[in-house]
Amino acid sequence: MKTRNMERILVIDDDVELCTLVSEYLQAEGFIVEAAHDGESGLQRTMGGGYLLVVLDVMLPGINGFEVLRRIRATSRLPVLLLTARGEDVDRIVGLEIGADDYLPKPFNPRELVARIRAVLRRTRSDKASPAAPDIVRVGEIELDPATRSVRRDGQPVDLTSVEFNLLEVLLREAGRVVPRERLVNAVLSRKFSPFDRSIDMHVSKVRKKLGDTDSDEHIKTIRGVGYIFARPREKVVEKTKVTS
Amino acid sequence: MKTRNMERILVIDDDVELCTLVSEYLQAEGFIVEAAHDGESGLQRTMGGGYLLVVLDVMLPGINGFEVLRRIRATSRLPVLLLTARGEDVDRIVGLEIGADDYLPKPFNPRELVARIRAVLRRTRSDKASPAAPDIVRVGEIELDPATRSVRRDGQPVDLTSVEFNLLEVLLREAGRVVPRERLVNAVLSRKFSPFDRSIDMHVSKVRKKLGDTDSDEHIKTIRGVGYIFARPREKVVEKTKVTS
DNA sequence: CGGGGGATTTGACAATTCTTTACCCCGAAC
DNA sequence: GTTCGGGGTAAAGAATTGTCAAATCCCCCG
Repeated sequence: MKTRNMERILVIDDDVELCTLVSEYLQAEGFIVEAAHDGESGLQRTMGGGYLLVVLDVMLPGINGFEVLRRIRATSRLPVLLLTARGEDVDRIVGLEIGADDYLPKPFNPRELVARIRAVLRRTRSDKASPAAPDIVRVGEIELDPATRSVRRDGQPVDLTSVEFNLLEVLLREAGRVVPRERLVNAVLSRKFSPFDRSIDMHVSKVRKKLGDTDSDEHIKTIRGVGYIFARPREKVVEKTKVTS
Repeated sequence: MKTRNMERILVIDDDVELCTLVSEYLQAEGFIVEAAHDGESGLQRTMGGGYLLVVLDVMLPGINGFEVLRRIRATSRLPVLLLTARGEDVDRIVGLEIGADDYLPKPFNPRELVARIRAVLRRTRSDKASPAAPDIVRVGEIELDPATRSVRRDGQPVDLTSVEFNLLEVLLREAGRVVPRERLVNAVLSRKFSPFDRSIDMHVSKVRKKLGDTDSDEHIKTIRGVGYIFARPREKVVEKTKVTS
């Protein structure tokens, strides 16, 4: 609704003192601050909507920060600033990869936090001003549009279910690279991977069928023991004789 | 007198003593304060106009605070500061989502109330300086005008009920992104989400029908296990091989 | 107050979509 | 060629959503 310029920020961190400290600082800067102390409730609040930005600690009881971020990203582009442990380069990289807008290593100077928040907001705001990024994904004759959640093949609409769409989206965005099953389960079904989980196979099977894949010419290839890959047109290798008797 | 002629503030709260207390404080700060003790009369006074800001308690006899807020927002952007019960996260979220400008949990320090009121006024004033946002939301052939609470499709008026309108407004403002059911229940029905609540589905169904959605071409798509999305059309989609020879 | 008419919620059941189970096949190692 | 483990998929089972219809709730009016 009319959530115009409410400067609401959600801080998700199990360190209550830190939350308080940060809150005071941010409030002094004119933001309205709320806090959650674990991933579960943080996520819930986020879904409640209305925030301008989320400050998210990586180390959290229950669901960790990455997982929270991933789930947020599953449905929104809400700006997220990660708080990582000092020197944890990996955290930083992973975080930005999953879609964080910035990160800040602990311990930090509250002033810097404010500065970074403003920077992120400036960035994302100007984003909105410009026409939405043309994030249609196109690989070969397949075209996927997240904004309408529609897929076309040679211009012809392909009817996919919700999970199938998510699956294809991930594969397309990583086209030409192998995507491990585990990652697919995480991203597509938002749950932990379990070795007996054949659900993904099932969905891959369906998508293949709907994309008109055949044994000799398939978009989605299986990498045994690892995962799946969406073949880029050029690299469509046709070795591997699947022919039998 | 340094102030203009109308620094009038309306306090809507059934607690008479609290009203008196607040009034004294605010008057000492140079505001003119009036009070209403139930939603009905508060709303009426608000509509009478002339106030700079409204301080609104969530728990009210008769119409509750949310509903009052919603009705105010149906026709104006008058700044509203909510008073919520302590620890009621949901209240805050719902309130801000419906369009409150700030909230303050009870019990509060009158000083803080004054500070927040000033902050809100500062914020909203600078707003007015900037060009008034053209409030009409337009996505594809659908056009929604919050000011008149009317919707048109290809210029033809579409008759929606109040809830249907709210629902469509939220979806349109987030067009192209998935809106979780939870958030819809919060924003549209102003209540907590319960997993058995099928009401939203019902309303979505109605809106779809009224927008003329069909199975093959629907504005509102379902994202199973998550929520709904209003498909944002992409005009720049390439039209290859559309011609049938 | 009591009734009327529309709006919203709830119950019930159908339709869809997702998960799990089961069985078959294939590829790699023996 | 045989065995073993992973993958393909049909089909059954579980969960979620669509929607009609009946029950409630609201609001306005006499």
